[in-house]
Amino acid sequence: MKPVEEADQDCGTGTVGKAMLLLELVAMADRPLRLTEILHSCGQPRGSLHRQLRHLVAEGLLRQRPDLSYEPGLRLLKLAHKAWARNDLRSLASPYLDKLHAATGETVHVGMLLDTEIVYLDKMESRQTVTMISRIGQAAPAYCTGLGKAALSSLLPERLETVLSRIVFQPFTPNTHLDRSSLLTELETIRQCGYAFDREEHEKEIRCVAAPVFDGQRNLVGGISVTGPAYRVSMDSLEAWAPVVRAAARALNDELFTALSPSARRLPSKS
Amino acid sequence: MKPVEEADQDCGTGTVGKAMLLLELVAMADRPLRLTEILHSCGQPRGSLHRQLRHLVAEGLLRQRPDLSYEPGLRLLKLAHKAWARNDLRSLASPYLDKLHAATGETVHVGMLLDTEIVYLDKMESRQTVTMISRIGQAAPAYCTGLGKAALSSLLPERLETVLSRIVFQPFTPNTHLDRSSLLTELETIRQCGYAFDREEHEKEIRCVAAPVFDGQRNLVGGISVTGPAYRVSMDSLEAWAPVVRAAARALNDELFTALSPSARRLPSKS
DNA sequence: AAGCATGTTCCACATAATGGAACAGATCAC
DNA sequence: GTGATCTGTTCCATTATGTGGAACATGCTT
Repeated sequence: MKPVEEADQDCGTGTVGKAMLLLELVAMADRPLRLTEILHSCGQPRGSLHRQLRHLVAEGLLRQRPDLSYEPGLRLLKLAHKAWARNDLRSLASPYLDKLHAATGETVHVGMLLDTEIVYLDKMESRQTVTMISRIGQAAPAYCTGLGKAALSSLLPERLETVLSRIVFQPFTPNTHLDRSSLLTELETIRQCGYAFDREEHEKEIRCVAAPVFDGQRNLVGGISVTGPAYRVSMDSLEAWAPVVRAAARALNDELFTALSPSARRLPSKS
Repeated sequence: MKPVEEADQDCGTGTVGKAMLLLELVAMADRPLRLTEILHSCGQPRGSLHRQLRHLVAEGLLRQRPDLSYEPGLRLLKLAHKAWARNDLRSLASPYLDKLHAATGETVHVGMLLDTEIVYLDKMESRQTVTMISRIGQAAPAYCTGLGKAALSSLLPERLETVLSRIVFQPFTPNTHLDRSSLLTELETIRQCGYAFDREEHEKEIRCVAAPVFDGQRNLVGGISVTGPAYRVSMDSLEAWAPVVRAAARALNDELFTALSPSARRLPSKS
């Protein structure tokens, strides 16, 4: 038996692949889209597109507004609730987030790698900000966030390669990595010290220190992080917190490992 | 090791319909499922089922654990975040939830009807309970919850009929409606007074008063509610709050109506 | 009224899903 | 060890499903 092989990246796995491509296109827009707008964005024939949209609406994955425009549907929320509630990393990370939050007073996150992005699973606000749940489920590029780089640093070479090949580098700030080699160099550093910084690489005035939670041979890759505004959090503070974050991540890692192992079969050497 | 629950063979809209049926089966279980378990629950041939699961995993809708069992995937969270963040009812309801919460001191919800269920969009806890976001995205049967009955009461006859035909009545508590006529009678009452009670019909010791937010000819149907434990919230309290909840729902309703009405507004298509 | 842009329906055709059977790996009984 | 059995995986001829161009319908603009 082969170990659970990572999904190959060919977008459009048959019919559901095409449907998901379309769903993502509509959901990730920042406003409802009309059929014709989508038409221009995906270059499909009108007839096909129309039918696909109808299917997605019928399934509750999209909602069609009275003006015929499309937006993401409620069924996603229902399903995601379970994905969230049942997530092992999230539930086991909770007490560690508490500790980190108590120790630093800043916002703490736990997230997981999805393709080339980091998806936030949970957070604890520095103060009780209004934003509440706002960040849960939010996705950010992995190559320019603390959590993302921490996660990337712990990927096995083969999988890292496929992820790297799909990254499109964009200059979010002056500090953003803009090419593969620059990123790889930092990943090596992160691998050695066990934590990653975000030096205002994704958003100006936002800094972060993160540590990976990984699983050796297993595929689960994510991390926990402490984030704060630059005016309040110096790089020195981050460096001071780094060992704490790393220790928390390692403890969480061990816990996850044992939590997963009873149900898991022995992992034989790769056949 | 059998009871994973049988998926009813609703209208599976082509290939994506079948895929969603399967996704729902796996996601709504309370634990990761192995291929063979799913096999018993959906009665498909092994080959077909295996391929479908592979597709869902490849798309990130399911995740396969090291022990080969399946659980809901991260991509659902990413997509649902947008469904949540962009939801009009939720964002417009927020200030009304504040008011209701201030006025009653109890937990307040806003939710929308999805098929025969109510999906919770947002909540404000009575006190700062640990549960945080726990209820967002959660689905509960419409026929035995305050929000659900309020929403049902405002459905147009035709749509109500199709929803009613799909309800399967279950005795969650001694007070749960157990047949269609009993439910219809109450819906008529709700329609007349403009608010709905949940008299411990879904969970023992939990009471609720809710009012519908609907849109006349539009399809959006949901509501807002105040919920509390029976030991603290008497039916008299609920009756006292009912007009307040109804007033808030109506104000919200008007706001939504005007927010959606510039439906004639033309979205400039990029040439 | 004519022109144009949009959404919808239709149907011969191409593609993707189907499902039975064979294969493979692991576990268990003996 | 050997065989029985349970699980997950792969294969391929058959069939169901999706495809996409074109025609149709509708509403707004000129």
